[in-house]
Amino acid sequence: MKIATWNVNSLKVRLPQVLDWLAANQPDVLCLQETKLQDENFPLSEIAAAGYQTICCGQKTYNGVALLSKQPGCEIISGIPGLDDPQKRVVGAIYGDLRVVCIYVPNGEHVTSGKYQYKLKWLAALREWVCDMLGKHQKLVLLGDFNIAPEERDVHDAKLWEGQVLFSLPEREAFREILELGLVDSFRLFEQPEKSYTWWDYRMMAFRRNLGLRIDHILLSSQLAKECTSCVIDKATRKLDRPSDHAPVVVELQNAGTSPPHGSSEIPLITKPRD
DNA sequence: ATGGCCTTTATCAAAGGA
Repeated sequence: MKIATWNVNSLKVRLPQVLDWLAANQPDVLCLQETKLQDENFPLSEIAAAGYQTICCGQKTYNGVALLSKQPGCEIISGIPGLDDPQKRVVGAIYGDLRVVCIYVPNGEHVTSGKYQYKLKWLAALREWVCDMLGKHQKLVLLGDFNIAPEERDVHDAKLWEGQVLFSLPEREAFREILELGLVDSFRLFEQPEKSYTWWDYRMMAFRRNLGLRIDHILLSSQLAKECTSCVIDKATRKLDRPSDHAPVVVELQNAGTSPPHGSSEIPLITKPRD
């Protein structure tokens, strides 16, 4: 099973790129963020013509998340339970034995901003919810735009970004606390190129100079991590005309999503395992 | 990196993103 996440920064603008990407990559599930579309304006027929079902949760102008999948999902959820939040940032569904949760974490704007406090509050609510879900679902994938670069190696210039939003210590601590519930950052299960990022500012020729941050993540429950055979960032999309400022991240999972859990047979790793 | 761009909505710029 192939699962991907991509902050498209307007699906209206990026729809042709998304359709091309689906055709070329054939993911089982593609999670989108920043669709910026109300549900009644979602391009359902174009997505269906590409062979994909849609579960969307959007609003006008800002935010908006969606799940595109080959098979229908069930137990659809939107928003964090118990968090009163009008912003459309969460959508989830179950595919086979896999619980998928697509998130668009608030940006935070600046560490002195009220939006930063909202971001931290939102992350605390997310943590509580993930804790619940891990008790219910052996196979959980939490993926999307986290708007947090977890470690120094995830930032092109850690000194420059020190204390700044996206890399401040409270945000990184919140990210770490979510991992400590029992999730694994799939990207770090494998050897990766140096200076791997998922977002580059539109300004200052940042992509050409690789001045980026790794802020889009695919986190896996420990049971699911055993089945993960690769995790890659698809930088090629950032070179297209009118690109999103984010690149997709893609994981391959064996067994998950198709049938009931298998026995505990050893699963060979396809891409280079670390250690 | 002083900022530099892109998207949306609604004007004759402003807000938000990261």
